[in-house]
Amino acid sequence: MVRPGGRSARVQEAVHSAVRELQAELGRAELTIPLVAARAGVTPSTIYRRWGDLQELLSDVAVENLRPDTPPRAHGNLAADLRSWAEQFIEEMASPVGRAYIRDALLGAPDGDNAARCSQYAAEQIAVVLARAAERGEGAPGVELVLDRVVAPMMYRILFRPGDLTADYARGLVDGLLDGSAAGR
Amino acid sequence: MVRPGGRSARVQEAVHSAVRELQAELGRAELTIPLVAARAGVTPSTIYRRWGDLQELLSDVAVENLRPDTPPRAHGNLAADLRSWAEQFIEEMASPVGRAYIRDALLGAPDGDNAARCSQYAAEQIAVVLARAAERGEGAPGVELVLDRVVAPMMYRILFRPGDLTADYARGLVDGLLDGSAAGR
DNA sequence: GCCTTAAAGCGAATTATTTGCGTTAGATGC
DNA sequence: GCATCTAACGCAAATAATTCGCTTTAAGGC
Repeated sequence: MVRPGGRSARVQEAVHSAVRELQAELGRAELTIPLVAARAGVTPSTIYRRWGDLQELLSDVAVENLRPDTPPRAHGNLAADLRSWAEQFIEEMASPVGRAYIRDALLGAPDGDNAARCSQYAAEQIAVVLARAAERGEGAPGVELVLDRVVAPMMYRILFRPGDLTADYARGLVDGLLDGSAAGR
Repeated sequence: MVRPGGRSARVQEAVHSAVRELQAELGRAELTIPLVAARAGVTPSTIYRRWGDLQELLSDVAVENLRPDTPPRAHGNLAADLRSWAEQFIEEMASPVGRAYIRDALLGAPDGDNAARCSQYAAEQIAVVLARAAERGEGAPGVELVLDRVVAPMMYRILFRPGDLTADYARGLVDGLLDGSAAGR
């Protein structure tokens, strides 16, 4: 039986909050499960049983932090909408905080769906942008193509390349996609 | 003073081998530093001092495992070479073992260069393919463009999408790149 | 309101990690 | 070669984290 409400929910909320607070106060290096437990007013064994280890817990919190809180801004045409979204995305994700969240999110159980949720968030935002284009009658690529051509390169560089990423790069990816074939497959 | 040779090198070799052996015998879930130390004939504190924690050690081993052992096969033209390389890449990397290595490699210290080395390996292999094309006088895209259009999408899906990746997908990425503009920027 | 039971609390036992200090063996200069 | 220097290792004690059996609590179904 699943018990999503009541005490379980309160514990989860308390633990997540404790992680966020301590992360801000001490940085991740100092985080330990006993410490989080104490701050959350919970016994360590509760966290061990529910999350398994610190990685899993951090992964959960990171995914929550990565959830977009607003729909993408509308600018009247597909190119502007996509550019704007990609620029904001790269700015958030390539920042030290963003990189840390992404890493943490990936750190969760490989068979879990934390990483998939991250991709899902991006896909949903892109779908909104593309739906607006369709309403206006603009030819637009599919969500998958935007993921391949815009999101994937940004993520690849964030994860595998140390250097910094600029909004220019994000804009270039969008332009490269839209120039080629406005009405993608 | 750095001491790459002698005892240090032997210890590193012994520890790495121990990790590989135990990973194969017990799986990663059962791996602990004391266990690795015992197998390597080394005291745990040696590992703690040199690597810090299990993540860092696994990351080192993973990067080593990800190093390509042979240059990309040559087939006489750019399209065939790239396709062949991408197919082999996705086959190795999207497998359960490959996915695990990639995750482990990324898990190392964010300011370390383990992740960058992975990207470096791919870039070098691609550079070889592109150099062959140049020798033949074929127009060819730059390494960065191949990373963006071929490697990044594969990696993105490996990391963020649970489903399976096929050689067809890899081939499609290569074809999409070469169709657009044979003489890329 | 009374069961049932998933989830939390508690504490002891186990295991991992840190740390100070002595020792070993590559490296360097003569 | 030989003496010297010192980074890296070994050892062991102290500390901290993790596991586990058992008890208690409270959410959800009747």
